[in-house]
Amino acid sequence: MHTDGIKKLYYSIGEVCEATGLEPHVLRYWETEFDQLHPRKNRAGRRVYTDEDIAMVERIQHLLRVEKYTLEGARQVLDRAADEDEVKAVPAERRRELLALRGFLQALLKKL
Amino acid sequence: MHTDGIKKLYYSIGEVCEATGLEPHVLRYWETEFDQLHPRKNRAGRRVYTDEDIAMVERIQHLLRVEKYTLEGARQVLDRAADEDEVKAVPAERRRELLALRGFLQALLKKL
DNA sequence: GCCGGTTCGAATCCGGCCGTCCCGACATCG
DNA sequence: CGATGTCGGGACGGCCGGATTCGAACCGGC
Repeated sequence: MHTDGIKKLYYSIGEVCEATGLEPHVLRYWETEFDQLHPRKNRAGRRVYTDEDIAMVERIQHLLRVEKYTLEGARQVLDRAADEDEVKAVPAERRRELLALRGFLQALLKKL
Repeated sequence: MHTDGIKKLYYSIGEVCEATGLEPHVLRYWETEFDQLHPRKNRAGRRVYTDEDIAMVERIQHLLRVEKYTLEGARQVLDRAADEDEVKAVPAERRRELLALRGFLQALLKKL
């Protein structure tokens, strides 16, 4: 059952572009602008994107195209988000509770 | 006791600039970009800013210079904020409770 | 091993966002 | 009356955020 139809581990820049609707030069450009975006390269020097890399691309895309931050604004947001990842020090068990509670609170906040 | 040292009702563009550190031409420019910023004009056509107008200027200033949204991004945020002002339909009494609760929740959220 | 398609980095180009500058005119104050 | 502050409009400009172009290297399929 080692079929590779289950889930790919790595993606080429072309695949990421197809998935996100972005152009290769934009991905390369964003790499120069965001420390957070650092796909590995294979022996040939080609970018090799993990799912995590793609998530970051989409995150940046959202900040720039939907929220409409400037590049620097988006960087700021991502940096602050990185800080909050200190929360990762919290045990996974407790973590899930907190995430659920957080979702509830956010919904609640909107109503206030 | 009708001394006017208590609190001014209106401010000139120059005073607003002094208070905010912005230049007059920026304030005029922002007026063309934000529907939300509309100081009245006196008979002579001069802008006359209320405290509320100044608060809006500072709000915009914060979104652009600190949060670093694009003009369009800032507009978006302000528009969404306007929607939430429907909350004003809530009785003042209950309103204060909610604001207090909200402050608490926001602090709490940061910890999650 | 050759070919078409993909990717590479670097350099260059460019539209438009976000002001900035300049101007003559008018208001207000002392 | 001059000094100072403000007016709006139009021309100007820096630079942000890509877009284009380039020659070269690589890759899978045949």
